[in-house]
Amino acid sequence: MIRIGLFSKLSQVPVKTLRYYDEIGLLEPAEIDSFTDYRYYSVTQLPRLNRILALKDLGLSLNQITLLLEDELPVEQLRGMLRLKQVEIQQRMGQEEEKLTRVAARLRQIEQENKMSNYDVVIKKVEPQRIASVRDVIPSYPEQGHLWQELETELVRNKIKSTGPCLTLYHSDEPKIDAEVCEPITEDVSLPKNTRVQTRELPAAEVAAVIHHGPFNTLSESYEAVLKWIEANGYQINGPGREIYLQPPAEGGSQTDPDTVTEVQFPVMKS
Amino acid sequence: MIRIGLFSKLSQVPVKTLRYYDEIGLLEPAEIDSFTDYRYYSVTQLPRLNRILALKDLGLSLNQITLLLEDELPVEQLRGMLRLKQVEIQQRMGQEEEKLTRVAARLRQIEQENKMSNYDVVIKKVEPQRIASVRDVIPSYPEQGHLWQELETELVRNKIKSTGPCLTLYHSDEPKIDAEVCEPITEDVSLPKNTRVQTRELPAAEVAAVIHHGPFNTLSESYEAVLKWIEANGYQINGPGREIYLQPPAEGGSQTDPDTVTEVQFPVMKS
DNA sequence: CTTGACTCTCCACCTACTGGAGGTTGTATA
DNA sequence: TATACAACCTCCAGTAGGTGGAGAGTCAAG
Repeated sequence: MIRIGLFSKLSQVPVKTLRYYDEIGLLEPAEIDSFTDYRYYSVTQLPRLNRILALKDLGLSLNQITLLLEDELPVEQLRGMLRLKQVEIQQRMGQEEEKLTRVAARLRQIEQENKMSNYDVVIKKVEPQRIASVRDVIPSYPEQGHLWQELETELVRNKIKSTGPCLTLYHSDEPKIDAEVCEPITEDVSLPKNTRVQTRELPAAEVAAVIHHGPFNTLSESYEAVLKWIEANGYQINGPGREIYLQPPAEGGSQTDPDTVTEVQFPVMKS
Repeated sequence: MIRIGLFSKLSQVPVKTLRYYDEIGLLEPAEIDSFTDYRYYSVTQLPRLNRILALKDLGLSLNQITLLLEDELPVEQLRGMLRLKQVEIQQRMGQEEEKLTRVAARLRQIEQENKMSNYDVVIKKVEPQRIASVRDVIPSYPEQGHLWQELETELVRNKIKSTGPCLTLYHSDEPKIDAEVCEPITEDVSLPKNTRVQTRELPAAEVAAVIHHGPFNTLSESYEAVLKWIEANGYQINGPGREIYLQPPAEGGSQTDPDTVTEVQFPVMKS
């Protein structure tokens, strides 16, 4: 019977940790003096402690280890756990690699411009959304006013309210700009078929997004930033870009109102 | 001004998290109603939130981000941080890779023997240790009794006490077994030079270790386990193996006492 | 006016420990 | 045998980045 300090020295596990393992019932001392509360261990407990360390090292939680050691090794289950761990570790390695790419991209960006970019691209998942929309080819980006009017008119006529910020999808820009202006609506509304306004489901997507705070006529900066980012981080565009009008410009100065807030999103996938 | 739920939906950050960010001063709402305590955000706060998410994604802690955003971007410092992060991520990837190797090795071992091994190998660092020792070539492993006697005699004569469990170093076993029996001692003792007993420093080392609980005549199982492990996990032996006699056998049944506890260590390095 | 969706604060919990305060116990030396 | 001093004890708090729930107040629609 040896005291906790020596047991700690032999096993190279801190005293505090041994006490903690006692507390959670993972490794209880062979004996506890009921007068002094001193913990007394036996060297024959070292194999168990080593097993604990080995399993911990494989990435198992102390809870899992406790169960494994209690239930007297159901080999099948252990095998399953390890397989899971394998997958988990591989995933984490993939994530670390992506993170490394992003850090490197950021560093390059800083080296080049010698300041932190004003645009921070984030990846997020957007949920599927029911929308009412009008789609048409337009001569230039700012000229979508009539599409918006067409959409609004139809919605007002059918007393439909929008359920969130409106947005535009750009299906292509070469040779002509193919735009679809959208207004999110609830699931259950339906529209007459005799207009160009249709309702459909905007699919869920993983998007690279950037927030543009400033007038529309500087939107290209945001586009540049997000497109650069997508390239630098090894993604590929996977659907029509979206512009979400979080804070539309005041009437009149639509191109230059500096208090406009717009989110630019591109659906992406890992390439 | 929008409420927290909508801000959460726009940013895809959970409400709870936004409240937490408020609490730690990372992102405070543009306004708080002093009667109802409702938080009101502005969409113009989305860029800041996106910056937070982007930096978090690079692996910075919320604390670091708070500082960065407060101190108005000292570019140099950010660059330094990112370089550090790069190194850190690379290290973590290395560790994950090793972990993967270990999990795979375990799995193979389980597949082969269809049970969990009785021997759990762990890597640990052992500290440097002052020892008194006698070294000689012996005909077989069990025949080290006379070396131990020689060592004990000298220690008793000089009234030196051992400061821990004794051990044997095996410098080679081919063609002959070259063994050094050792007794740990305090820093400051010295011995006369006219005997074969010498004192020296056992260097610190990273070792692969396994605990053998059972009679000496089954020690080979532990050796097999640790040597297999070293190979399977891509390590190389880097010094003489050590046997540490944590619980020496009772007098008499030295080869067969089942309550013997011995630690087998091999200094290793990554190959 | 009621219902139901939002929001608030406060508390506890998660992992695997670590650090410290304040109080015993064991051991070595004078 | 007295006294240091190391080793040990328990209990409490804190770490990072949140998540979950209780209980109470607020807002908008019908």
